[in-house]
Amino acid sequence: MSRLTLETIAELAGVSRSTVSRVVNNHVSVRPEVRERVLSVIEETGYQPDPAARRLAGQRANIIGLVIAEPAQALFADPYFPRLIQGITQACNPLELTLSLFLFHTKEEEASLYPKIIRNNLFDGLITAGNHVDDPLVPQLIENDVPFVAIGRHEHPDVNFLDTDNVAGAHAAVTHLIRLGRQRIAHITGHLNNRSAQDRQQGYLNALRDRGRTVDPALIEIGDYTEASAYEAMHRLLTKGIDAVFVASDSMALGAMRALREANVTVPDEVAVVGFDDLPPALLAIPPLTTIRQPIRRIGALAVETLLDIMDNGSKPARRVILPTELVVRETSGVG
Amino acid sequence: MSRLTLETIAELAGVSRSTVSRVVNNHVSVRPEVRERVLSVIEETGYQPDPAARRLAGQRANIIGLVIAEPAQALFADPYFPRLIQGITQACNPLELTLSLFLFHTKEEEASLYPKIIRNNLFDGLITAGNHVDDPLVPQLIENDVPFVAIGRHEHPDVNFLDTDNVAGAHAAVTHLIRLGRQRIAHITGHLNNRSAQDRQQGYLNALRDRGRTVDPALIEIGDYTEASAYEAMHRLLTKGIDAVFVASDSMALGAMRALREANVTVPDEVAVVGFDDLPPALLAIPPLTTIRQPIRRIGALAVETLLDIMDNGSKPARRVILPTELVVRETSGVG
DNA sequence: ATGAAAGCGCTAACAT
DNA sequence: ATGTTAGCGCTTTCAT
Repeated sequence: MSRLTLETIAELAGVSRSTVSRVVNNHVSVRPEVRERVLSVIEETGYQPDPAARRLAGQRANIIGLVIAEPAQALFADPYFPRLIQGITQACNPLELTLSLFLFHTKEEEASLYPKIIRNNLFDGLITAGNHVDDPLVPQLIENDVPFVAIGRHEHPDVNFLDTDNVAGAHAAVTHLIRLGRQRIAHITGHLNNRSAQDRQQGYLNALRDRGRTVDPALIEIGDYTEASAYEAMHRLLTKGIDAVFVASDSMALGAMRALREANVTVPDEVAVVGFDDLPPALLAIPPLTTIRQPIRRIGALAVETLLDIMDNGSKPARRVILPTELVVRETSGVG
Repeated sequence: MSRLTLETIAELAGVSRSTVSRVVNNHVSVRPEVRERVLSVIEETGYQPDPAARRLAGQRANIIGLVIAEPAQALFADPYFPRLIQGITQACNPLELTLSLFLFHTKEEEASLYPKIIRNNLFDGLITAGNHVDDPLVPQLIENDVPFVAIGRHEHPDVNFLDTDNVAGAHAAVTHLIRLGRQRIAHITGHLNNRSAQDRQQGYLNALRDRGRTVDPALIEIGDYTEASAYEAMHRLLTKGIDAVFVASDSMALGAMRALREANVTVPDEVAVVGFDDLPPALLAIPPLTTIRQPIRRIGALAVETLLDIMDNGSKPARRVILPTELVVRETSGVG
């Protein structure tokens, strides 16, 4: 590792440490020619300020943390989180922000890591994703004045969050099926301790009611966002004479379709399927999956921007943005 | 964020900064009772040492970086990297190591980030994955004495690495197909600027030769580890009268099977398929995919341990471990 | 516009 | 066994 410090650069450029620091931080009061000279020395030497020292001297560390409050196993079976991470790093890189990733593998781990995360002075702010409705992290973050933005909505009025309009998305999915003339529309939910799963279920219910349909609770099966859970849920649904199903995620839709295929039920003729996410699995489905597109990557990037914003300008009033979804019609929903 | 420092704890416990530091770092020369007292103050207050200060004072920051030198888009389409990250965090958490993640979205980004990564004094060591054979990162890391371990083998004698035995794995896959009586065995490669893709191809060639088969270059199609590339590769292969294909990853095998299905070619009757990885997609395939299992999560965890080891004990001699694979026979290879 | 000096929170000699 | 002190590399008053 190189031993280049401000001091070295200062000597080489024939100025003081402070001047170099000013140049590096783009302060105004440096003569252009001096600035030039210093910059060229920096260029030649490849000097980079030490983030630890910087941070210690009261500056930002330029590090943000991403906490994914979801058991890691489940987490990466679905491309959702990877995609989110992509969006986040995409925004981080040009801003020279380093991203620290916190994952948990058990509840105990989560409990033991939370305090460390909260008091860790290392990062300037946090993005949290995958929070369950009763997740203790968010309240702790608020209490400790940690700047953070949540992916997924929260009731607490002080929480900055970004979310997809899950209710409206689900509503659109189900309305689409109704318009296509489907009569008995089932729903396979995501894990209901997720706000997103609750909201999608709500959208399902709303759409049915808005069209004057009665809701048959027997047609709602509880899943947990895994392919396997949807596979099983669909098996249970098979006996109930349904002609359509709205599944809370694309990965789950794949599971549902697997069950359908095994039972020799044709899609979309006998049962229409609509998913949620519009991630790569949607295109892998056979036939290709009709689904609700949500702008995951954009949410990731926006989360970074929002975080920076609240770090700069404080978090009052709370930023709360809900992004629209889009119905992507492919083949599993059939034609009207 | 907390204003707790060593000094605060020292006062509260009625000792000096140094003593608290000693307690925190488990040094020996502290009387048990004093240690107890200090520990309880730490416990009560929830004090956590500042990693930046620690790092600056010449200690470890307890942060390691993970560089995935692969365009992020490609990267997360395949569950490989997510799984690797799981293994890594699983090892990090109990060791209280924080993981910083570096992804790139373009070549330019990569070029501009490498210097920062290398000179970033913030982390104690690095794990690198997805390095292409001519990736400039590894040489730069060596040159700058950054402690690191690579996932995937490297020729350079000083590189610490962990790898799957790709040659042997591919060899086993192809030998399996030969034993099953397949005559014209094709291969769809991964992206050949990856060592793993090269090695798997080598294994394919070796297996054929070991069994006295002649290699028909026309039966080798170049893919790039994406589902789509395999789909196209298989389309090209379709005209060549093959009865088996060894595909360099499970995700790609899915693409190949999609092409097969569209062409109404039955698997395994007309064409047998063997993949590589044994990741969730293997079970989603219809029928379930015969594949080569590699211990990805374990590699991730071992990488962390190895990194710690070389940080403690230096990296001479270089640690180089190649882990065995396992043939997992499911249905796409048929029965003998 | 620039330099000198203090100090961020910590560790590691060096004293005692 | 414990306290004192000198930095680590940087930013930031405060002088000049």
